[in-house]
Amino acid sequence: MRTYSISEAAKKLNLTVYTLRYYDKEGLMPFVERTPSGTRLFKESDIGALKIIECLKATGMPIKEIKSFIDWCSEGDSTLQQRYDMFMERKASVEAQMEELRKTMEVIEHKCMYYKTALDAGTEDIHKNDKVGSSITN
Amino acid sequence: MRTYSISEAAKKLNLTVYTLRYYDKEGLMPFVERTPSGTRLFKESDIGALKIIECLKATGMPIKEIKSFIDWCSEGDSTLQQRYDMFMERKASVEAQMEELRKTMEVIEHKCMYYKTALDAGTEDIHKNDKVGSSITN
DNA sequence: ACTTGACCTAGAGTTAACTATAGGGATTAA
DNA sequence: TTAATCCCTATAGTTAACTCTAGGTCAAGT
Repeated sequence: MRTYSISEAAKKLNLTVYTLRYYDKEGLMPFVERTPSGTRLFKESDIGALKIIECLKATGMPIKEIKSFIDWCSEGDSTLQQRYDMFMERKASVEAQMEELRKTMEVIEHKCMYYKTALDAGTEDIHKNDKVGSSITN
Repeated sequence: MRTYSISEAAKKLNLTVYTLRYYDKEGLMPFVERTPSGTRLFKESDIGALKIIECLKATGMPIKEIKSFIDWCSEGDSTLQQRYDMFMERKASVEAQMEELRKTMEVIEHKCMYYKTALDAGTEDIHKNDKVGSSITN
């Protein structure tokens, strides 16, 4: 069974070795084994687990909460409910973030059009008779 | 023309007065006027401008870059191209973020189903014969 | 045996974006 | 006129998530 050094793992995950060691220090990787002399050996499944950790980070979850999840995983079936609840919360959070991004996108697209028009006219004055009249708000 | 105190403006924007003063210090609000004794007076249009600033923040733009945009606004028509380019960049960035959130959501939803099944069965062992077999990666 | 390069830990430093405190001034109600 | 409640500045402190340095170990090649 192939293993990876910390720098190989970092490359596969698009992280730095500093970050991986930091995650380890924060208790996010209790499953990564070591050689007798202390060098970390990353298994394929460890890379997979780290991808899940990256996924949780992408939902905006702080590292301390991710650690709770890792701890629950080590505790076994008695924490299944917590883990399920956690993922349902993450799902709701991602849905909310998507909704906010959609609203943000509407404003940004409006601004793109505003500046396209102004650029074609050579001046922002083209928008002078809009309901509100500021280069920042329109 | 009605104006708002800093605490009223903060309430309208769901920010703290600390944050608003911080933004001012960072040069994000050169348009906000003051009373002779130095108290800030927020016009309706200032609130609007701050909403745009919050919108840019929501795209992940750092405050220093938002300041460039505010500076460009003060410089007039000669910066129209920069401002247009900036909003087009923001648009691309938001699109990329939405795509990443979509991918994240797929993984999270998979995990929700994984834990629903495990919870119904009372044990994670129900997933023992999946391709890869870890409580973290499945 | 010796050098090289990757690994290790402990701990210090960085950055962004707040958040809070201290000390003081102005406006309003009693 | 005095107390409360806002406002102000300057500056210090906080937090998260890295990022880096110093000093040392270890395995492989020459």
